Amino acid sequence: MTNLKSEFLQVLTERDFIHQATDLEALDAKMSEGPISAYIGFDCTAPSLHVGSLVQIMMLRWLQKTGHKPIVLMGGGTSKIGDPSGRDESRQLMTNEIIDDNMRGIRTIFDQLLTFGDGDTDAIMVNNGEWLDNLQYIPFLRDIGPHFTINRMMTFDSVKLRLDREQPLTFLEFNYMILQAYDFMELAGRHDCALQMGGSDQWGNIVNGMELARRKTGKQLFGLTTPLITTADGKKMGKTASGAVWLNDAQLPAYDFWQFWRNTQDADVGKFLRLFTDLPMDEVRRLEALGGAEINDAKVILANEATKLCRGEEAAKSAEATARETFIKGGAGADLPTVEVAASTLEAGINVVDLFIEAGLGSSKGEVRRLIKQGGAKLNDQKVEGEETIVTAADLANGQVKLSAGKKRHALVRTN
RNA sequence: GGAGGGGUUGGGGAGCGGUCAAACCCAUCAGACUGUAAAUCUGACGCCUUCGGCUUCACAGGUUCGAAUCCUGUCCCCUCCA
Repeated sequence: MTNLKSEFLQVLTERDFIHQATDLEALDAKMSEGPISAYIGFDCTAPSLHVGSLVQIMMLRWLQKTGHKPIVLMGGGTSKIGDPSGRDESRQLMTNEIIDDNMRGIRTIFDQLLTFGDGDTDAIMVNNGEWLDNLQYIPFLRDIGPHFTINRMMTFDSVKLRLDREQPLTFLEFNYMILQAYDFMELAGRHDCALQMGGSDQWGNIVNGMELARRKTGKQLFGLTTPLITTADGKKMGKTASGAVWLNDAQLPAYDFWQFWRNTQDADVGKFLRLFTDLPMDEVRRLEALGGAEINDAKVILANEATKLCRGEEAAKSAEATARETFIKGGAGADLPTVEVAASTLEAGINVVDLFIEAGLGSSKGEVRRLIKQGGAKLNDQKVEGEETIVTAADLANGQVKLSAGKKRHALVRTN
């Protein structure tokens, strides 16, 4: 366990990616002999993945960087079933169109982080709909069914938890793990895939796939899972005020994505640098050792690196510039959320409360009034003194009005 | 099928005829302190222009001057018995 030979496993260990693994020594031996293929499956339940999945994506990235072949498995087929893991209720069934759209959206992030192609270590993307959509029921049952006992399936967490809580588990969902197991075997056959990775909640599914393949084909396959990433105060990582932290720009602007990382708690900086950046470990150790206000430098680097990986160099620079302009200089950076208002509206004058709502800095007038009352509302960095304040064209500075709700939420208003 | 218990504002959970827009906790938001951190402290937290109004306590009716609180029906949930 301590003397790993393969670079990939060394990196993963050093960066705390590994939660559980099957027969690590054998896997290490295999991976140090030559390139292998490994896969991670992603369900197409939303048009973008979020930071929770970034851990897995980073593993594929390291896999590629250390000379192996990543397989991205899109769950075009399994998304039609719905993974029951970790939920009390069935997922809403999605239409094929939505699944296809989601798949297109999710692809973009992989293009950003992996290199696809035909070479030995080029990543490939596969859709399990290819083999699942046209399965014949009876042949499938006869072929695969005998290798699963209900007794054993009932012992898996995804099933057990649901039953223990006396929540319904449909036969449809019950089949999910079988299909995922089948996926692993298929990938082993089609692409000589030897390893499946995933989140810790996937352990049972992964093991099932290994066993199925071993019984059907005699092949030894491997599994490896990542820990559930939590923040230092014990919460699941990846939640912000506005919701999930999406990896795609369409779901979350780069500036907000950058801010998410910039606002990391001190105690999480090291962990996040390890998991979500490519920075060498020496650098990571140096940065996480920074104390006091200096750790802010590490957070900026974290934000830059993570944003660069997921959104590109330009987006990262631009987001940093906006943050610098806004927080250090107290100005208004270009990437701040911007709303356009008719010039005539400003000519006539508009109530601050209404303007804040227009700018998305409040969802009701009462909320904005409260904000003003508590001294959290600012207009061009001046505290808004009363809710009767009228904003007019005279408030335009450089053609825009800057609104702030608290210290971190800012928006620009421009005329058109 | 029979007997009980329950559905309350984002979550948990009080309230059981007026003083209830509804205790309390959590989450959230703002202010203070800091470092765009954590912890802590303070305040806010249905909607609306008001010490005023409006809409809420599963749904639909009803009794009352007045109901989240009582009655009737409907839907859903839980526990026990068969």
